[in-house]
Amino acid sequence: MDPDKDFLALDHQVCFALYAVNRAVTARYRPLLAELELTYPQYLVMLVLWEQDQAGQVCCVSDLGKRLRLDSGTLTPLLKRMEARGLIERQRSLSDERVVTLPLTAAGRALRERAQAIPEQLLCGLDIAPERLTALREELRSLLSCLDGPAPSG
Amino acid sequence: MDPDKDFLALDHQVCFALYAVNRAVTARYRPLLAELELTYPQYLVMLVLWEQDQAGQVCCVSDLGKRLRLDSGTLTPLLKRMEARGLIERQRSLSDERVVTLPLTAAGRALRERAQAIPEQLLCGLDIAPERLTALREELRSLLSCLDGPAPSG
DNA sequence: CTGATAAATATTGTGCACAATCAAAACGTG
DNA sequence: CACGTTTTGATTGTGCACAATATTTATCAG
Repeated sequence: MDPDKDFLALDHQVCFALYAVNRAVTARYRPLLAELELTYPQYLVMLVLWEQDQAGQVCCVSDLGKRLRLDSGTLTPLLKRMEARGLIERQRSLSDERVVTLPLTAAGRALRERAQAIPEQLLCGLDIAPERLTALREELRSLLSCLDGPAPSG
Repeated sequence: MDPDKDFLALDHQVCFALYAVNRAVTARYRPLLAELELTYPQYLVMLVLWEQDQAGQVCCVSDLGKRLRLDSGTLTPLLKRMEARGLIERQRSLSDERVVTLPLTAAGRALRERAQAIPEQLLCGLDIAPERLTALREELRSLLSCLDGPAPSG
């Protein structure tokens, strides 16, 4: 078979490229985040909570889940670990006791200062034009909206 | 602060777009692969083994690890599950007893037929021009080679 | 007010990822 | 040959992801 037409060839799979790059990027983050004692998913959670905090808002678990596209099975234990480290609290809402709000502690808010340097630290080791990354990001966001569409029925 | 310059904003992070798209893509694969009783990483392993098999070669664990960029801590239990399902065997090499070779069983080889349809099934639900995916794949591959470079020393 | 339904989170179980460590086998050098 | 190093894979432990299910609370129809 013409190898250029072998749709099962690993090197022809966008999905594998995505999978490999995703892991390579998080591997780049890992040592930087280790200094903050954060894992990569925990860092993403902090990004959301910092954003909401600066807007004067408090996030709850379902807000976080929608934003990061993660469910409670992933978030509940992750948030408990972050609570144990003193970065956040987990408080049942008084107005709706189903809801768990996630206010930042002082330590959690303070950690943002130390995180400020991370995006630049990550980039400066890479020798990639920032415009390429912006273009990639927009392409990925566009793709994500396609992927959100309905799955094929069959 | 100008929100366009907030480097900690989640929506400005390429890494999050990558993370979200990667999970969305594997979620699209999941129901298709479920029919073959494969997980997504197991499917990637089969892609490599099918390729090698068609080239008349037998893969070992370290070959697989280099190709997929996964270590034995990930591969060993995954391969044991695939062996238990009768898709592959795990045989100590006679010439070098450190090496575990991974020949396909007849069932493993036969599964390729049923997998042939998967790439097309995935695409046909998506309404994305194939050229965009090719371009994205090449951009990701280029990025991967940058990421393989040396990490910043500090 | 009551029963049905929906929403928000928690729990359990499986399967990756990856760091760290280990053990066995092979290899290289003196 | 002996000793130190490298290669290969297995093991252990932690932390995501996600399916399936359960639990609690809220909401809504009648």
